[in-house]
Amino acid sequence: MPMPTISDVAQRAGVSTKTVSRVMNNYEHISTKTREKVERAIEELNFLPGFGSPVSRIGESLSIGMLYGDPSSGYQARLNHAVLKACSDARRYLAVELFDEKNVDWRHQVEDFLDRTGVKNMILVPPMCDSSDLHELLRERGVRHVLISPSRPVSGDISIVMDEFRASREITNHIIELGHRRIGHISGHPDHVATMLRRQGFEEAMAKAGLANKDNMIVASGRFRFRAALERAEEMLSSPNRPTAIFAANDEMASAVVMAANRLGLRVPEDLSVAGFDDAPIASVMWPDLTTIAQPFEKIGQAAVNAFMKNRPSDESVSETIVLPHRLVVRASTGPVKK
Amino acid sequence: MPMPTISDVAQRAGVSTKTVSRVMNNYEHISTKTREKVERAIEELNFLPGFGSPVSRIGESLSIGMLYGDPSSGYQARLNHAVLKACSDARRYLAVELFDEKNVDWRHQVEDFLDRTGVKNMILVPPMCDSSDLHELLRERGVRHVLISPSRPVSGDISIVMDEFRASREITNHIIELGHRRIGHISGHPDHVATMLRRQGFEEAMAKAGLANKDNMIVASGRFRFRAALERAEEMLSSPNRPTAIFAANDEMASAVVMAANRLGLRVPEDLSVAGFDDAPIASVMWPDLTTIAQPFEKIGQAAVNAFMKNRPSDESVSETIVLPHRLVVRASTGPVKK
DNA sequence: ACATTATTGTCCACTATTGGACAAAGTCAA
DNA sequence: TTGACTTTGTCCAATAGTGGACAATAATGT
Repeated sequence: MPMPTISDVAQRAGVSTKTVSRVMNNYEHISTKTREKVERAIEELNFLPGFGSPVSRIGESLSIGMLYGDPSSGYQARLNHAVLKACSDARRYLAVELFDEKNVDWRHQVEDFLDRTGVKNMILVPPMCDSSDLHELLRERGVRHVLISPSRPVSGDISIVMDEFRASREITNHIIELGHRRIGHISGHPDHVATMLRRQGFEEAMAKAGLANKDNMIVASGRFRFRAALERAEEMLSSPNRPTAIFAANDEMASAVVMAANRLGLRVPEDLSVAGFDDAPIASVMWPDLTTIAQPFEKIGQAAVNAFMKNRPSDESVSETIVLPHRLVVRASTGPVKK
Repeated sequence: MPMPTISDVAQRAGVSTKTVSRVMNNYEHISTKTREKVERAIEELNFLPGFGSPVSRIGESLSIGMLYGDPSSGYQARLNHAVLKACSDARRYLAVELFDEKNVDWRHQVEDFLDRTGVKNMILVPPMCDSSDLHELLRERGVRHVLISPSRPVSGDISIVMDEFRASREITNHIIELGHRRIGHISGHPDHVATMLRRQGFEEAMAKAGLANKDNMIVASGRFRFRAALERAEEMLSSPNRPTAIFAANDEMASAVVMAANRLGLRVPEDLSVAGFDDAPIASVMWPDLTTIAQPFEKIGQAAVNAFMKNRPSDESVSETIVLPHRLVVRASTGPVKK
């Protein structure tokens, strides 16, 4: 069943195409009865004006699709925002769809989305961007795609990433430079690549500073969650040999660390320095506001949209990876170690 | 200067229209030189395919515009997300633009946006949605618009709101039902209408319960900010006759209240119940997670997009206001008062 | 120079829509 | 019944593209 045209709608509603056009363009002199008939027909046929027209097909190449799993996640919301803004600036349209990656029938979901929207460009976000089945499906259907923060680059595709390892090393160095020696790290969920990279960055910075020993370097897993991080932080801070600084692998956990400190009567940053990762809204809102790593969301969005602007010269089996610069944001939650 | 067509691009690039078409549709056999020439011409002319075509003009009525001021605000990010989702579901396109409402030349900014995007439908969000100058400009240009949470309804326009007053009364009642008698309220920024409505809801609930006296009802202004709320909460909780529950006018301030409690060695909810407003991400992430009011963002987005679907019968001087149901979310931060 | 192959151009049919001109009904009051 | 107005239909030009067929031109290898 191909996309219906205005004539199909007219036929179904028992009116002329002109009348349908008038309804759609909000003419003044139309009886309520006719308008309702036409609107019902549009509804029933699921009519989208101009879908089959060659001119309107341009819209397809101007549209960019994005599938995401968890809409309430702060990460996704901010990414959405950035991509939307970038699309808007580049005069492209964004079509998004909620997507249940655990559903066995995901293939059907994607094909449905592609048919409905006709998009020929897709932005893939974690964790779906790692599915090689999805890549294959898109390639089969001739849909170009870029990957945002994939676990590993995919040949022939453009990946957009930030340097998690380096960012993590940088923020750890910042803490070390403040004079801290015993430093805790609360790491993320073991399933995420970022967890590993952030921990490795921390460990390398510590090693370079000669602090990579049991006494100075304390690592615990907070699985990226507030509650778990709160418990880990309380454990760390209750030990007789407590760290003077804690670097959490995201801001949610960092704010949990601040709360743990408050409960134990420790002042931030006087008694404990705290650093996070992500520059989530909470980071700049709480007090003391968090020292953190700002992910370059805006640039990520721009780069993704940009990738579709230039028509790829030829898709070799090379994989282009665009690394975007993060930013170390030093705020009030980190300070010099108390003598 | 009208929108350039593919012929203009062809002329400028010194190639045939067919070639331009081929470049745009990513044909295989095109020399890099030609592609570059064409792409430069597209760039220079700021060419948007099909902009002047009647068929493509449909796109205008399918596009919805939204201007916003503060993209980093959690409120805007979530609204964005909801509207984008609703557009996507209704197969409409969303065009957004950052907008500096303090700029004297805002009129120019808006007209530019309208010309560029050709949108004929706009969603207006706070605080711009209250500008009658903006309403007039849009009406002049025949752009339909809906208002989200305006301070006051505007004749002839559709407003989408939630019942702040009732929501506030409800959450206050929830606290009272838990047995609390001395209850604090940390209110928002005096410039926002929501601040007043939320405080009034609180006061009415207290009055109905016979608690509207100096001893039981403590109100302070936190201006919707974490830091200010932290100070107000510490003051309230340090008083000899401290409240057993505090209702803050947003979640940011509520989390500050929790922090203040932690600092003073009070346990939440055992020693102090805390309630917020908005169901911001922080609310469900922190621990204990916050009892709060969930704004119906999804429904707001749907209602806004929906308003453009049905062609208004006739724009009288009536103002339609759609009130969407909020939800009281009871979580761990409120509990029965300690005997 | 010649044959190939890769680009680019010309010409034309086709698409789904709008908008205008104008006619045909339908409605309604006097 | 008659007019006046409202609503709907018919017909046709115009729009800004696409896609195909095929010719013309350019680049490349032998």
